[in-house]
Amino acid sequence: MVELPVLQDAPAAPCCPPITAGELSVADAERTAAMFKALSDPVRLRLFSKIASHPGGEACVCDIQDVGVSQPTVSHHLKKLREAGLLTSERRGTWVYYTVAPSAVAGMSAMLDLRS
Amino acid sequence: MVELPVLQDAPAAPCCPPITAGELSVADAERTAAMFKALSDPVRLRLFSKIASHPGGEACVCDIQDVGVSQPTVSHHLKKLREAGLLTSERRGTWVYYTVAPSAVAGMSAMLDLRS
DNA sequence: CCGCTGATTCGATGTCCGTCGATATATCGA
DNA sequence: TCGATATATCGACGGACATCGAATCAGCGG
Repeated sequence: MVELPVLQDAPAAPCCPPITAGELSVADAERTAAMFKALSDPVRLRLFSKIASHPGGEACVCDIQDVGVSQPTVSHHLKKLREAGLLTSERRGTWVYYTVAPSAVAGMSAMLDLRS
Repeated sequence: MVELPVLQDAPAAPCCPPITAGELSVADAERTAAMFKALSDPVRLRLFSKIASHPGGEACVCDIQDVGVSQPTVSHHLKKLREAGLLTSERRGTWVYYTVAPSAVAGMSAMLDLRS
């Protein structure tokens, strides 16, 4: 099986000025909405909070998969969070560790900052 | 037609400590996910940014309805944002004005603050 | 009272998405 | 090499949702 380097995960979007700074372009709205959508599911939010509240903002899947859904569903949600750029993942031996991507989260927080 | 005071819009949720502070409860995750979901649509995000970037964080529907979808769809999206507690609305004569709810937006921003 | 404009509600439709069980891949130890 | 454990992918199903046109409601001016 050959490795196809197509569609790598994080778009590393330069996201974004505060929402009060002006109207979002269609493209910016599209990219940003995708990040909010990643956090718009209760199960994903709980997974994300479990990881973010772990020391170092990092956790093994095995540490967080008790959220009331099946294991494939957990994997599916973690993939969504990773594709949105909010998490990164790394395999270490048998286990896969997911880590919060601070810049992406900070970008979302900054966008909702209402100070003018 | 009698006014039924059922299901008023903004739950005025005490939302929330930073995501790094600990795992979200199921109920908190539910409430918070609903707020993120409100911003997870490109059209809604553009409507929200148009209102937020208006002076006073307030705009008439007629000022912002040029987002490429039909007028009923605009109304539908504004209702979603209002139900999520992110906007409030007020009728002034012929027009309806939507205003950003600063506390709700600040709450979301604070939740994504990674400073420990 | 009537018509006009602004805005919401209604019903229908097509698509997206969360969920699952089954299966596949990866790593380790015996 | 084989089995066990950890994680990911696949395919299917059901419910949620964005969108529209049509109809309705709400003010305002004549």
